[in-house]
Amino acid sequence: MRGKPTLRDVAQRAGCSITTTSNILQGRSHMYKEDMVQRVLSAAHELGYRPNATARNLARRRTTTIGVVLDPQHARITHNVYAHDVLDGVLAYLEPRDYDIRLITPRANDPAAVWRRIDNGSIDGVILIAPVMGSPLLEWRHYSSLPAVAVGSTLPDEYLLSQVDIDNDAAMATLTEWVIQQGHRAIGFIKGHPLHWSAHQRERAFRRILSQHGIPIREEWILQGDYGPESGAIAATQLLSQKDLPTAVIAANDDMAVGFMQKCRELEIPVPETISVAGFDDAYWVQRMGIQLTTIQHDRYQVGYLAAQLLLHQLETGDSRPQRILIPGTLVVRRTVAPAYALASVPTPNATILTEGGSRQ
Amino acid sequence: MRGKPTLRDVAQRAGCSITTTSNILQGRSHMYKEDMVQRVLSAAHELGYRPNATARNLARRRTTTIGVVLDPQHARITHNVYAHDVLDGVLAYLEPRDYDIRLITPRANDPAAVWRRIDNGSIDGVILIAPVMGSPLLEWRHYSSLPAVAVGSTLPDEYLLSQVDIDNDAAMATLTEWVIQQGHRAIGFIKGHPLHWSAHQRERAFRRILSQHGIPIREEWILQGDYGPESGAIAATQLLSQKDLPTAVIAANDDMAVGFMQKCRELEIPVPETISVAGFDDAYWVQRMGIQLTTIQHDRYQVGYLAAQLLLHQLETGDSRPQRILIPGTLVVRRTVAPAYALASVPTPNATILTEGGSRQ
DNA sequence: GTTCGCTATAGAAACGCTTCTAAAAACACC
DNA sequence: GGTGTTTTTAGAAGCGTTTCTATAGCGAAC
Repeated sequence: MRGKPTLRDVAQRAGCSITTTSNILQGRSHMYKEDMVQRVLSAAHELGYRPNATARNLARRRTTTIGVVLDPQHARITHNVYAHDVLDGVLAYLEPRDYDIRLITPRANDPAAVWRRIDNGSIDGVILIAPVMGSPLLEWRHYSSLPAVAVGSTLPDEYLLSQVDIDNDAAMATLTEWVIQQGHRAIGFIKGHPLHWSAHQRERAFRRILSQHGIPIREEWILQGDYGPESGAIAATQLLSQKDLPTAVIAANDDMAVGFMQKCRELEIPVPETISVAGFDDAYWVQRMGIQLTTIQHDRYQVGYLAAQLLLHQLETGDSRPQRILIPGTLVVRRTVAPAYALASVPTPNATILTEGGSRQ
Repeated sequence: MRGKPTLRDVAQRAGCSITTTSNILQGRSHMYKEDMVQRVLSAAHELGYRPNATARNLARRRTTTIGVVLDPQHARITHNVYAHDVLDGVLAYLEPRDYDIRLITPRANDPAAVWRRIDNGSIDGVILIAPVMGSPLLEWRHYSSLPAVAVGSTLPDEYLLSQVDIDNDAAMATLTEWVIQQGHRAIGFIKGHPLHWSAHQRERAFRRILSQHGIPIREEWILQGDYGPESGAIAATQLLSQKDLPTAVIAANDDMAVGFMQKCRELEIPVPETISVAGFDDAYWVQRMGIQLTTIQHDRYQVGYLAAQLLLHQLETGDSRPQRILIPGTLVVRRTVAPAYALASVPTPNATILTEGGSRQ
């Protein structure tokens, strides 16, 4: 016996067969005499035996390993706060169940490599982190029969992928409703990244609620962003240079909302006195920065946790029919959205004056 | 051929032996006739053959997988900004080299499980993220012969572990030197988490430089922190209630420096006018918050990158003698440290008045 | 035309485990 | 003390690769 001890070494030392050793070491000791069990156990302990995972996986035809795949778009994991939270939830569920996690970050320039690295028998299932439109990962079902759960993107049914995500539509509807309830009827919107489904879902909900309330949608107040804070600032510049201004702006996420507000501060437009701002995501750093942003809070950790749970369920039952789990978001009212009752209740002229006051540049 | 195609299926279709197939598919085709090579290649392609990684690993006795192990102390990866940056660097080096990454987050309550999950033939080497004092991971050499590189902790030699870290000592020395050059001679310090080696190294450098300049060390100005922002605030309360105040405070990291400054603002003590503050780390969120903190910037990404490089080098050469790579930090001068020349050059009374002015509470 | 020395290909033994199947041992029963 | 039944234990065939070693095939050299 040179190198690491193997099952055969243990069997030899215990004076029994490999089968017996294997069985006992796997806890199937009820079928053996106490004496035998003890001999095997102590032999294994004395040799410092540790079963070889690779050999075990080969024989069992499963690996108890889950792949976590980042969309090639989000190259560096660092700047993807979303991924961290989800990953934490995934870890929290998988770790106690003795599953391992393989981190897969495909290069954008070599999509074929993705399949070579994923569907090669080294993982049992996969969690896809926020695949964006046009991502090769979406073609999953064409290339692989491995169970997969997508998180962070509520995808169209046609992709046949199980999904866990927050309910973007419902949450944005709630937020929009609330802003309207505060008396606002002139509301702008900053859209998210055009390749993210969530961006479209949030925008659609915004438009729907406005329509339901009979509020006209002013397209010049709906600006394109990309979820980055800078795009919020750019949107601010575009919006605030207009003659006629909304009394409130909803951004499709917090980063853009903060970018927007920073530009407001530069232009000395008080938030929320002149213009109310709402975000979406309840990003950790915004709170830490001391900004009292009214926003939608949602549990990304929970998303990861449930995704892992769903995946394991599919693994165990073999039932891999696509499922969709949507987690509701929560409206968090802080201070960047002020009631517009004062404005709404007084006749138009007054409101107009205030609006114009806000548009000075 | 049911299930996924194997090497045998490909061989059968190409009408040759498994050996031939394996060789050609691995690129050793120079020893075969062009005709044969083509037959194998197209057979593999037609069947959609993908080699089974588990079987390959077993036969090759290596896995081209690196484990990234988080210290049980840092439970949730989310809140460990350090780990993200390092991980990015590790990924950047490993991914193009076709290494896979296994994320290992041991539970604190079951240290034995660590070895069961790590040293079981499923990985070729390991990167240990910031092991703290008393961590079971430090006993690495007792349990495993797997190559390992520790990052984020400059450990004593006795652990026989290879390491990549920033040069805490030199960087803190530079920072302290600079604060002194600004004319400060009354300097306080907020210590980092007592279980982190970096905390001790930074403190030691601070003390050394003060001594070298013949500046007396006032123990009542050296406060315990734990690297968290709250601990910076607590230290502020403790320090600022003293009768005699330093003109500058160096915190062992940015988080504590910001916590300290927030308390200063509450107490209406202007930074840097009354008290200068310096941090360490150049944390991303601080910049984003718009705080112009003078600090030490260091490249965590680089740390991860070099750690991966070192590990692969050890894997390839078999030379696993412990090495230590220290990366220098860079002083970033922003606005929270003001020159104290004005104070230092005038006679004591004046300075005392200013100090007292700062200590009102 | 036999032998040598190539090259191209195939056979077969690992790798370390799981698990199906069969055999041996132990026991009860008539 | 056979026979049948139930426990215990062992044998052996995979799992899908890699790779060492052996064998055809074949032209060149003697």
